[in-house]
Order: sequence, then structure tokens, then C-alpha cells
Amino acid sequence: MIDFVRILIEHNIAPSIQRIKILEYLSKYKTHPTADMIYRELVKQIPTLSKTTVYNTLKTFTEKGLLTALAIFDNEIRYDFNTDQHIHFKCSKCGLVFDLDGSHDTFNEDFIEGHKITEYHINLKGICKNCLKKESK
Amino acid sequence: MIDFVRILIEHNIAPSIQRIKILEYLSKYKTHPTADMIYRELVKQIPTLSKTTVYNTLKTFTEKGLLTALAIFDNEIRYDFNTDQHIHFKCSKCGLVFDLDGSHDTFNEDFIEGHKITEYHINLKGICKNCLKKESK
DNA sequence: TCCATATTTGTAATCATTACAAGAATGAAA
DNA sequence: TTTCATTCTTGTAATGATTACAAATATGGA
Ligand SMILES: [Mn+2]
Ligand SMILES: [Mn+2]
Ligand SMILES: [Zn+2]
Ligand SMILES: [Zn+2]
Repeated sequence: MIDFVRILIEHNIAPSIQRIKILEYLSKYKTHPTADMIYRELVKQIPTLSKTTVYNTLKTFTEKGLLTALAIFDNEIRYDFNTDQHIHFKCSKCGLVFDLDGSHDTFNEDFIEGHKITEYHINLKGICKNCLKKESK
Repeated sequence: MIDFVRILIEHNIAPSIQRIKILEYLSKYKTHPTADMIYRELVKQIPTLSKTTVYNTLKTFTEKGLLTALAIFDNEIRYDFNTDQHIHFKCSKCGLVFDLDGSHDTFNEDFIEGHKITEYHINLKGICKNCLKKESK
């Protein structure tokens, strides 16, 4: 059982019910959800939850390094509890986002051509295994 | 002088004034502009230009493989006349998008872990050379 | 308990993009 | 050259994600 309250305190974030639930959701469902997906699920548990709170919380978490914000196609931000370097693949059929942690060699450099690098993302797009299977039938 | 009419015809796109101008703009200004940036520039030349036409045209061009659509941070689509594989870097200070054509080894595989790959993007974020220079003053 | 501060909420605003329908241009057949 | 179907363009309205903002609520220490 992960101690979400401790994680929040360690990141200098006051552990409100909303924040605990949002962090719990992200750690449990590694589907790279959008703010709206998180809202729609959690409002069932917390009927008074506001979508603004979800947005604010996700912003805070990202700024404090607790999450990674992903901008992978289709103009929507997705959130990832896994802040380690890994590769993302989005299926253009079903819309699911998969992790590909292939041991691809990554940039380690802090500077490239004089620019300071703070984030590094590899995003792939295509048709996922499941959708390919359906297609072939 | 590039023959934009020929390029359009070769891609099975009827060469209207609007389409020619949009293609010309993208080939001339390699700044990875958004639809809105293109509109704001071209409406000076074509006062009747509609933003919808810009969006439609960019969609058509992308579908026909004439452009690459980039989703690099901040929820906006940018367009690139250069369809060759290269790396993008967005400065979080000034917002400019730079090309980094570093000979980074890329995926060549058509399939990864069973998923069919159709697009491959490497996006970096950080602070660009120019902004670093300004900061240090 | 009291109070300053942090957090949450709900609504309105914004920004990028898409949907849609009507008008204009095009170009081939008669 | 007229006709007419098709394609393009335009303008406005709608959508969807996100942010701004101000009021209401919760929190934790003095
Ligand atoms: Mn991930
Ligand atoms: Mn580029
Ligand atoms: Zn799929
Ligand atoms: Zn910069």
C-alpha cells in the first residue's frame, strides 16, 4: 500500500482529499489519462469535485516533479505517474497510449547545439497490436 | 525558384491561389508555424482569406504527405515543410521551435512489440541558446 | 476559538480547432 | 459559349480543452 500522503508531503504539497485521490488514481491506472478522464472517474467518489481542481492539481504535481505531462498528438495533455525516461506510442485507431520501454539509447546531454535541455520525449504513432488483430479478421 | 504549382499537382491537389500561397509560406519560413501564424501573415496578401481555408489546406497537405504535423507541447499543431526525420526542440522561454538534425540513431523498425509504427517524433524542451544568453546578462 | 492562508468550487472566458451551409470558382460536356 | 456538376473558399457557429477569476470552504497554528 503506497503512502500517498507521505509522497505529497515529501513534495511540499498539502495532502487534501482531492490531491490524495488524484495521485492514487494516477498511480493505479497507468493509462496516461487526461484531466477530463480523471475528473469523470473521481467525481463518482467525490461528487463535489470540480474540474478546475483536477487541472490545478495536475499542474501543481507536474511543477513539483511528481508527474510528467505528455503532449502526444491530438491536442490533449496526458499525465504519467512514471517520471522515468520511456517511450510513448499512441494508437490512431483506439486512442490508447502504451509505454514502450525499449532500451533505446537516449540523450544524456544537458546541452545540445548550445540549447539547454530540460525534457526529452520520444513519441510514436501507429496501430496497436490489438487493433491490428481486429483488422485482420 | 520552386514550382509550387507542380508540387501541388504531383500530390493530386488542385493549385488554388490560397494553396499555392500557403505552401510557398511554409517552404520559405521554416519556423514551424501554427495555422494561426500562417493566417495572420497571408491575410495581408489575400484579404479575403478565411482561417477555415488555412486549416483545411494544412489538413489536406498533411494527408497527402506534403507536410508533417507536429504536436510539440502546449496544445498547438505546428507544420513542417521538411518531412525528413529530424528532431525538434521548443524553447519554453521564447516559444520558438528549432530543428536539431543531430545524427541521432532512430527507429527503423516498422513494428515494435507488435505495434505498427507510422510516425516517429523526438521532441525536446528547454531553454534556447539565445534565451540563455539574455539570462546570463 | 480565531484568523490568516491555502484550497476548492463554479462560472465565465479564452484559445485552437472543427462543423456546416452558403457562395464563388473551375473546368469539362454539350 | 452556355450549362452544370464538382470542387474550393468563406463566414459563422459550435466544440473541446484549458485557464482566469472570485467567492466559498477548509485547514492548521497562535
Ligand atoms: Mn508512460
Ligand atoms: Mn522541423
Ligand atoms: Zn489500438
Ligand atoms: Zn528561447
